Amino acid sequence: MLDPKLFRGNLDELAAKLLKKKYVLDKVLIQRLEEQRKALQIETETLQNERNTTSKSIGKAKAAGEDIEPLKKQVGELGDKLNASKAVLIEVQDELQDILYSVPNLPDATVPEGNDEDANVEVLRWGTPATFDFEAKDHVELAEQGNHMDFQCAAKITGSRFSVMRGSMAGLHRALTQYMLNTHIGQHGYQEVYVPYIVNADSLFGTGQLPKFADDLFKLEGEQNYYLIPTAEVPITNLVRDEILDADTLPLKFTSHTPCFRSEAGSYGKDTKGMIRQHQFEKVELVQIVAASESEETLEQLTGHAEAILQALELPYRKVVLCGGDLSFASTKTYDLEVWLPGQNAYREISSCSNFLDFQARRLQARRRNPETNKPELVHTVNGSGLAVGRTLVAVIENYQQADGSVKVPAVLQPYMGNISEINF
RNA sequence: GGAGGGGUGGCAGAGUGGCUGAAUGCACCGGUCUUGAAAACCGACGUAGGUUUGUAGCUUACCCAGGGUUCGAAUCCCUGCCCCUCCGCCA
Repeated sequence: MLDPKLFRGNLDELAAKLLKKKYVLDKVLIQRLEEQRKALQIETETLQNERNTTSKSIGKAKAAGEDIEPLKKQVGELGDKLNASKAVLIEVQDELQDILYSVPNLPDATVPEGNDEDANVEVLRWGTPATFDFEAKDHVELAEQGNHMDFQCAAKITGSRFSVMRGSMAGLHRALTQYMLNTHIGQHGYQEVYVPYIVNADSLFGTGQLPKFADDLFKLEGEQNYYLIPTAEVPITNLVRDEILDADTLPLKFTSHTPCFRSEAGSYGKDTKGMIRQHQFEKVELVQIVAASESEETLEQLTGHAEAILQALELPYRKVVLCGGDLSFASTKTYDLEVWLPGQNAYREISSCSNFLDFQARRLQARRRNPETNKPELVHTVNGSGLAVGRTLVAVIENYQQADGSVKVPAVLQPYMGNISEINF
């Protein structure tokens, strides 16, 4: 959430910034609610104060053996007025809070204008898409050889948008995961964490998935408000919820490999074939908790950590900066990494790296103690996929395919696969 | 699943329904002392919100969470969550 003080400042300026994100702020409503809130809050707190002091005087009067009945009557009347005032105040505050929770983060000044992904701006292209002297197959065609990917079976076991992988395909998938984790731990200085795959509503609120995006989540039946994680971002970032961190512990750099579960509501008909869009997929996530002054630089670094995986796998990719209209709710700036998929003859998203500034931290009450002022201040959170494993698998087999339908194993993965150099289906 | 015990400030740990936003100790911060450090001593020391030009002042809330009793709740009652101990079961 944004700093509530912004709602009391220059609303025109705020609305203009949000418009870049295609969010229309109801300035008139907010201004009216704010005026009411201010008046009601002052009234309520004044009454509260009177009641408290009068109540205390009852105690003293009683101790002095005086008649306390008149005082009790007076407090009773005060209480009635207080309750009435408080009830209206809570209504107004709730209304303001609903707005506050649903207003997206402000886009960074460097974010390009635009409505949708077509307006995203390419900032870098790495590698050259290979040209094949045969007709390139897509990953489904390749991996269904020998049933290495089996969507029929997955549909039987569960339903659509799930996959079964067998043999060397499952092995390649696991090798990718291990390689990514080891690289981030060993080369990039992240600490591996193992986290729950089921989280409560508070955690999802903290990172911004709730209350607005409940439809994208799998909710568990039962007494508790439990959900399957849509990304490791949720449990990892919530590690610091309600914490005041010592300044010298920052930056915190976490990586974790988890499954992710997404309902994909609203994506009917999109990527229905293959492993691109699944209800369940694996991801190696990168999360950094940093001081406010660091997050801009951290986003660049963290994106570089994700890029390093693509480069080591020698997969051609491009890096785009998302335009205002394509930027997610909580993000102030996002780089998408798009890998080249010969089977689709297109670049497809494989990683999304975002700076959230204090937007998540404020919801999480995640703070650090500023060593200069000795006061708590909100941290900044930055995260990204490093990378989405399923999609990386798709990219590897499509980019490393050979004329006979076999797939070469990227050099860096070979140690993780018993040093084989090729997968024959 | 059964039976008990408990959740108080960064930590430890007091707290008869009013004078307790909370004793005390430790840690942290500032200072005195010291060549420097330690020790000792002195002082400051929770978080969030409102008001205000204000890091000044005033003010509200918060002792796991949510309800309730009461003029008044950290303290009494109810519900939930979490933790601990013992028994049972179990990967």
